[in-house]
Amino acid sequence: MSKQLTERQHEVLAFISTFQAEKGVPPSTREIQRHFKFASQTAVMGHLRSLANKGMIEQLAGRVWGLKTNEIQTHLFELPVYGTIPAGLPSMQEQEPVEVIPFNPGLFGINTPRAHHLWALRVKGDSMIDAHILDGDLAILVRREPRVGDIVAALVDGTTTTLKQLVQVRGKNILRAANKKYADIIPEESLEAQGVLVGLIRRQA
Amino acid sequence: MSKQLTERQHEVLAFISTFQAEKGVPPSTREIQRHFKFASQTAVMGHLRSLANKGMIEQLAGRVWGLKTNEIQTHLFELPVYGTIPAGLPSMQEQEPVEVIPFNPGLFGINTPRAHHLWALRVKGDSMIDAHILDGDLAILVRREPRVGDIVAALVDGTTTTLKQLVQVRGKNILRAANKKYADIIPEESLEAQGVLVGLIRRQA
DNA sequence: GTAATTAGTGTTCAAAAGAACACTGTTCAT
DNA sequence: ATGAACAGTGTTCTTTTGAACACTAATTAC
Repeated sequence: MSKQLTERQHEVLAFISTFQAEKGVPPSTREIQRHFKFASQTAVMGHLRSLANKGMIEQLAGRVWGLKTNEIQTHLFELPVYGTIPAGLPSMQEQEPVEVIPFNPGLFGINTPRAHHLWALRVKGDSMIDAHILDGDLAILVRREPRVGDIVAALVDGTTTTLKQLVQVRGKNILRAANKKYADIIPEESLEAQGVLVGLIRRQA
Repeated sequence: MSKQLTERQHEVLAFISTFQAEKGVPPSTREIQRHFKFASQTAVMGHLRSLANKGMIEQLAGRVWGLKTNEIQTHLFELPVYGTIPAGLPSMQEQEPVEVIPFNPGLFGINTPRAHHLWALRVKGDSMIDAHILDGDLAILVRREPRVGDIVAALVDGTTTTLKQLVQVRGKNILRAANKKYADIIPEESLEAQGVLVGLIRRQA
């Protein structure tokens, strides 16, 4: 859809983009004019019309012409981070995130983030160390049906949540740690997967 | 520094914030006036002054009053990602990043990102597997003087760069892999550290 | 050859926007 | 009781801003 821009149009767009990123507001036509040392403001109007036709800019709130902020922010997403997952909250609606961090879901191959779809868990303990997941790592999870072999955050028998690998033994779903020191967790009643691991963020000490 | 806001001021700020997030531009004083059904635009001016005094908003580009976009974006940063680091480029100025990803440096405790300060490296091979760094991981690096024990991306004798731990043996800096299969790398001539590992981003397959 | 696109100059206009001034009334701590 | 902060009304002013109109000129496609 976005047709080819001319050299001059690129320059104008770059100026608008930079200005907007720095100041938070798009430049006025006359500010663009001054920057390019145009003798006439109409020159700017022409470029704006071209850029708008090519879908690069649009008119914001019936005023200035600028890039839609979303384009600048490149799909930022508010990622809720939970400490330990509480028991008995299937929808997790009530639960307060420990922190909320802005991050780019595209990093983990997620392009259409929906609310309550993505969340994160601060890993505690060394039970997944053989899967190279360490204490303090931030596990990025997505709410979807887990497949066997996935690493999941799951609620077992209504108690607290753990991050383990979902494996199947004799047709029964169980949770297995990636550390020989820990025994398999065999749910007695229920096993509710709350998220499937899609990524990991570690801060090196 | 940010003093307490009154109920009314919260409402005004919330409107500005929402408007700005949606439209990409802060509302004009008269748009705020209309929303709150003020009979006078001056009422808005008063609130704007209070909010500005309390540091919640500021004047953008000498025009409208609004939240600084950075506050909304919470410090996004363009992180250059390199595939393999080339030889002989101390400043890396010439090198083209393989990709550039937007990300939040605060995640790794970096609050004042400077250009060419932060960069990333796509990890190849299993030489750091005992440090739980896997093939395909994105290593986040910062340009600073390394300390002994740091994991660094370093250029040895002008050849290609590797990610290894910097250790000292008999007063000499050498590079050690975190995998018994790999021998220590003892630089014959030069050892130039290009970055120190501060974080890691992994995409779970 | 002609029409469309690009890239401008020069001028004018009406609306929108920020800002200021004078003034009213309430609440609240000192 | 008094001043400070808060929350408004009503009016006016000047500048900024987007937009329009007429016109020039080069390039490119058909």
